[in-house]
Amino acid sequence: MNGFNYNNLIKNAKGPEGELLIKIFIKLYKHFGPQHWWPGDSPFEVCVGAILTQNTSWKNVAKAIHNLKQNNSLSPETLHNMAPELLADMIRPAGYFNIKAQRLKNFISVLVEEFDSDLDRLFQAGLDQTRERLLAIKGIGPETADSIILYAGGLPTFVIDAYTKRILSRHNIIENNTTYDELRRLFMDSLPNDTALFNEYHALLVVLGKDFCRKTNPLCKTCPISGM
DNA sequence: TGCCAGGCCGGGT
DNA sequence: ACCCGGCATGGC
Repeated sequence: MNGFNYNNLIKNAKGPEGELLIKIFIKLYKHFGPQHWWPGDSPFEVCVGAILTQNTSWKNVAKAIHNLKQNNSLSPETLHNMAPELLADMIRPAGYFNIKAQRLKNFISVLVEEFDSDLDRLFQAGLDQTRERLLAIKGIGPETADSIILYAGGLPTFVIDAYTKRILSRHNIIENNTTYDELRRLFMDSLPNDTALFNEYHALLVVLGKDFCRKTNPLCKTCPISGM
């Protein structure tokens, strides 16, 4: 029972932008189907993946996570106590491995020392406070923070990524220079406040982007939402 | 082969 | 407040 009630979605959208964004969502959902995001077996794995996938294809991240699992290292305590050089070596396939090893350690230090290694305690403070805490960690920017909050914490924030901006900008729905926070507010202020919707919508935008809206990709005009 | 991938930081203007 | 170079592997 994880489908969406399209009529309710449209009814609860706010303003003409909300209606357009919902119509786009429905189109994408009908075209691509449910995406079952985030790929990952546990909330902690989602957090690790969110950091590793910064400017990096998921395929490379999957190799890195596979290495961590194979070495029985995918837990806060284990990674917290691991030498950074060893961690960097295990996540090598994900690229930027030195800086990402440090970023993982920055996040995990906060998790272990402030929240007793318990993600539930991190998310307990609610959306805004959790977001501020995550953004204060060096190496966690807005997209990574929102990914962690939405896909590991199940709290209703909207994730903006390069595909989201490129898709909406190429279809003349937003200006080219729209900022992360402006775009996030556009979605969150005009759509029903629904974790399942935000979860599926971002995943669908990424899938659409991969197929039709890469940096240099003329197929954009033939994508499922062209002409909306 | 070169360009790109589910960003972010730090220094310069 | 922007803008840019650096970070790095693997796929198409």
